[in-house]
Amino acid sequence: MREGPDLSRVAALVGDPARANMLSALMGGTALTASELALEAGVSLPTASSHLAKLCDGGLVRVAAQGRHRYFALAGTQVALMIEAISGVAEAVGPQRTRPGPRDKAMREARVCYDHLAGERGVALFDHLLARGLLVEDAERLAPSDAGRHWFEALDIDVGALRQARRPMCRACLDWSVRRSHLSGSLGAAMLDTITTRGWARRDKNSRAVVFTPTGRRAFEQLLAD
Amino acid sequence: MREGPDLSRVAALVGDPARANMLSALMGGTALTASELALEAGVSLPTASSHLAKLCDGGLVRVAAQGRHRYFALAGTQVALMIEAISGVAEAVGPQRTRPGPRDKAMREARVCYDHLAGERGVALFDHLLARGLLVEDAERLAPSDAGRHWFEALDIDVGALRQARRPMCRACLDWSVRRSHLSGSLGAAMLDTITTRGWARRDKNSRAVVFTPTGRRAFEQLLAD
DNA sequence: ATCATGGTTCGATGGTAGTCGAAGCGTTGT
DNA sequence: ACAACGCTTCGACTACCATCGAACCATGAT
Repeated sequence: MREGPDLSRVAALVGDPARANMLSALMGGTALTASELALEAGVSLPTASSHLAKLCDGGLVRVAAQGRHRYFALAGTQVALMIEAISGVAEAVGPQRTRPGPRDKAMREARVCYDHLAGERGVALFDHLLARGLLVEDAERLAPSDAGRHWFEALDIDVGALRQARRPMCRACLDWSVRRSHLSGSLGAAMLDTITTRGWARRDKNSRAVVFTPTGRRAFEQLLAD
Repeated sequence: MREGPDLSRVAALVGDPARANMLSALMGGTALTASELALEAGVSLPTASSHLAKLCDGGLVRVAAQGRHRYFALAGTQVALMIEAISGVAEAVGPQRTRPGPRDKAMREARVCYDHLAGERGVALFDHLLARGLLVEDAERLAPSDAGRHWFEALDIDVGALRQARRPMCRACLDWSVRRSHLSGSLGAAMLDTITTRGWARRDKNSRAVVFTPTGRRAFEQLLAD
């Protein structure tokens, strides 16, 4: 009989297969409509609607009405972080997971985590930033150093502008496949944006995987090489 | 219809109030018997037994038989990390949480997270270690520097011995109350051990709270002051 | 041997939540 | 205005699962 935040209430929301599938789909970062999510979860539209209402009510998902469409998205990075953490144990204890299919391999290599890059490449990036002192943890929080600011600006990422936003700029997000941290926050989002707009990689249509082009891969490795 | 680890299966395990209470109790780090957990969860013994069987089966909890007792404990730090992450969103979205009672305040200040120190003090410790360069993140992982090794050894913590163990020594664990990282892993466990055996603080009987004695508090702050 | 204690299994019960078809409601386009 | 579309609400059905009392199994003590 202990108090503290009500774990079971939010865990139960994730505990239904249909809802879990929806949340997984939303981990892609793009907002989706109810019909898309129904398809993704493999349930009928009414069922999906009911689930989405619960997710909204529970605070895990936010909705934005646009015309006759309603776009659903994760409520925030903290929710994404929780999903990753749950994925971590699911991965660890999963008795199944027999053959790690090809798409699974791609997911391990690079994937979208809500709005930033995760997987081996995401971790490699984060490691590099820390190792080179481009990102430093001062007493208060993780932030780019002066050198880091230049590094990002060389990629056309305006650190100053990001700093203004109320959204946290840097955050460490634990990776379920590699079990190490990668860069989250608005800076992480900007990095992913850079990677895709420069054509270094493209999003897989049917999964969270991020597949690098050969040249994009080289460019990215070059970035971490010096 | 996406694959990936089966979120809902493990989330559903946490999604039942009785099981969630048990897991919360086990976050204290000490192994508990089935009867104790039944009491903690507010259910009858048969019910608790059934739940525990499911938790074991699901890989969230491990059991050790000792005579006619059976001691249950969390399966590992990764599970603890997940519980903290879920607590985080529960805390954030929780519409209730009206008055943060006195015990709640103590929990925010310092508490046990599985086997190490969490809460404001845990975060303060972690910040200090990073800020002073006692803990550094090299390319591979977080580890104490030479200076850090001396710092720990001054507290009678044998870093070398911990390094031998197969259990990861350093790990950053996200704090649900402060939303920043604190020290986990065997080194974190050793720190908590030091704090309690030196009489700086004692465990609250009925919660995860860690209450510092006046002198212990001073000693701890001294440790982070230089 | 006999009894007490800690724990699991069984069976029956009840509640709750997921599911879908059909109908209802806005919004958009023609 | 009317039709098409996206989505929600309603109602009914079903299935699962948490719950507990009672019986059952161990282990340890007398």
